[in-house]
Amino acid sequence: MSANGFFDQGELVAVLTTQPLDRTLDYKAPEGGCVLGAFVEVPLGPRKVLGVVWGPGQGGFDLSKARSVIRVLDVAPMREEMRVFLEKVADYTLTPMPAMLRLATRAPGLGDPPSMRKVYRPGEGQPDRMTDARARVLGVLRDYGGLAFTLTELAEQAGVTSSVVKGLVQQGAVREEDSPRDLPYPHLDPDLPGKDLTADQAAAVERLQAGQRTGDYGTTLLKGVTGSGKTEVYLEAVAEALRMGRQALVLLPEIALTAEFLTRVEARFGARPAEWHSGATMTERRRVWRMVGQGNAQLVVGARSALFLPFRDLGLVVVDEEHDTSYKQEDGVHYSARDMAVLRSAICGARVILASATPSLESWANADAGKYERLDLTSRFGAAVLPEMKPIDMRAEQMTPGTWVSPSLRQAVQQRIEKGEQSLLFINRRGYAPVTLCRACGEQIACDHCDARMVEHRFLKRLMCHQCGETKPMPEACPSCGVEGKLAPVGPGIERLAEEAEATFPEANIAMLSSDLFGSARALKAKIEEIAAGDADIIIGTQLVAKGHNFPKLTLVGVIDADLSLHGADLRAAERTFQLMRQVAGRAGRADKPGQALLQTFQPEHPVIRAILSGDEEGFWKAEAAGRQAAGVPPYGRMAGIVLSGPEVGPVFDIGNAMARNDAPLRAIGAQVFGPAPAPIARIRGRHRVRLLVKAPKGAPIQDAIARWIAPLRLKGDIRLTVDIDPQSFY
DNA sequence: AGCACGCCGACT
DNA sequence: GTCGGCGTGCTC
Repeated sequence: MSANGFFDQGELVAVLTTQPLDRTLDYKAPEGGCVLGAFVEVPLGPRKVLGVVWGPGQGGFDLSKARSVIRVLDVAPMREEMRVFLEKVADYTLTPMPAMLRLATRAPGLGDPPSMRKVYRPGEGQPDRMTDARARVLGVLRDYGGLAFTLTELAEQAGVTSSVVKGLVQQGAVREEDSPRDLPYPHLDPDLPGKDLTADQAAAVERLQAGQRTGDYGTTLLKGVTGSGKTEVYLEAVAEALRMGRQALVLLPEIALTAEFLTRVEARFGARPAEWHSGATMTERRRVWRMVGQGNAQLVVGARSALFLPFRDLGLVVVDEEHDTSYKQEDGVHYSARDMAVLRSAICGARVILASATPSLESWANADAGKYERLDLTSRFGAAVLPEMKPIDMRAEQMTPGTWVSPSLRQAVQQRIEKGEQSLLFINRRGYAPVTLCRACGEQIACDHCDARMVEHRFLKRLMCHQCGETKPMPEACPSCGVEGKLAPVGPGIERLAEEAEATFPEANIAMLSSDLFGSARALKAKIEEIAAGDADIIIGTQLVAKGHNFPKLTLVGVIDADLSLHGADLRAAERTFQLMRQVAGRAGRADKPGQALLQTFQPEHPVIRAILSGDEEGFWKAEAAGRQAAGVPPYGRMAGIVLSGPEVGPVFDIGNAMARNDAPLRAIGAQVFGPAPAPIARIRGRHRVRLLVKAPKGAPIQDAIARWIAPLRLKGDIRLTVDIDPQSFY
């Protein structure tokens, strides 16, 4: 390899492929040579596979077996910082490198030549005969000053059929050209006027922009109550990154959020940014991937996997709603997008902004320890203030069996209806009823493939397993004892709450918002906009409504069961309840009317409920932090989950037990192993799951120890093992 | 991941 | 004898 990373033809290069091999393979550089990081196609056995030139050949094998790289692909080579990033993520998450490469090449048609399409511009010639239709086509081309149109666009604009355009092409009056299909994204202008900022916001913007101008890595926790204008603030940091000619990435937790968000970006920068999420079309994914690599996409708005796009010069990563649990990938490669955003930025000298109204304890602790800068936005826009929060002590309420709205809450909703204001009833459970019980034999209908109860969805007229998504029709008779007409719904879901609200407030207009009721993000967005316009008196919503949608007429939030997530031994239960309740309550009173949040609870004296009600966030965090420090759990200790799964319970448990006995590599670093125990979901899609938990002191090399621990294992049959470093849920 | 090789039981 | 089950090992 020469000093600038070039390999001459025939020189041996180490190639990392997307095939699950535990090492690179050596190939001869192709005709014309190749550079370090080049995307290549190589022969592997009888197949051709995608790979990246990872370094000089390793040698140490029969050189006569070395084959040649087939060709170098026509995409920007992988940059050094990206190779380092992938290797570090692999080390951190104990993921094999080929899986990392697959994450980084999740775009179709990487090997294809840049695809072309026909576009049409004004030509030199004159048509033999001018007709009305022909004049309209030429008029459109003239009006847009030589801009290229596709055939359908041009015909539609001119109100003619495509044959008119074709006729003009024949005569040379319109020119037909080939143009690359993957076009650069429209230029974003950071110098368009932004919104007016409050003093609070302006100060935060100044800090963030100053950080941006250093050109070095740094992480800022941007904490702002709902409605404090976090988005406006970090968009100004994006503007500064763009001014410096660097790229920016904004990570969002929910697809549903992007539509609203893109509109705000367009308003600020004059054009829409590149979008990256699972719902994007193949064409769009390829365009984003290629343009990001060429530097022809200045800003990407996307889901967590956008972190693995091949940015040419990434200068800023914003992780919005950084506490959101969906940033932790729990299948495939187990990584936390929030933590990996910090890692990637440290490698490439970018800034990170972690934005949230209710930061995670991890980020709070990092700020507290001085690793992150912290900026607080305290004031809300206009006259709006945080809602008044009050508990409804359910022990003192006269409840009718089978209903969930207490008399106190009912009265508060009634008052809002009379004033023409909106109320939100929040329940964090989808479907009609979480449990279907047989009153004859006591059987609870469970999923055939998972260790989970089936949830009745009356809207779909079916029972659904929220674990695997399997549905079956609602049976007439109990599947266990065969008695008919004794199956009864137990407990509330959003559909049942809506039913109760319709009966209680017959004159009210009621809207239901639940992720499973809408086929597409677009339908959901339309519904949200309709509601925000004030079309509903009562909104019944799940988790979905907690995530940043604006409802200006909303003045009351009623939380049906504030205790729901306090139960269980989950380490983060308190933190989640605290965040969720504060987020939901923040929906009320955003406009000029003060809001109120009422929390139905059976334990108003519980420390978490008290902290929510008092609004003493710092107090809550300090208490949580002290508790976790004492227990030696994250972020003051390290944890990892190992899940073994297989078709039979016995053999899976046997391996788990053997692992627990042979724990020398773990003991060597002062780590303990707990289990094996049935995993939180003990059976998914017919596979039995067993989990071991590893707990290590902060700073211990837990990945290394686990790697040595599992290395000697030989898994037989259909048994699989997955490692999850820093698991999100472990009870 | 694929694919070949090879070592056992069940059949023509 | 030979067909095919899938456990094991290899791919530069």
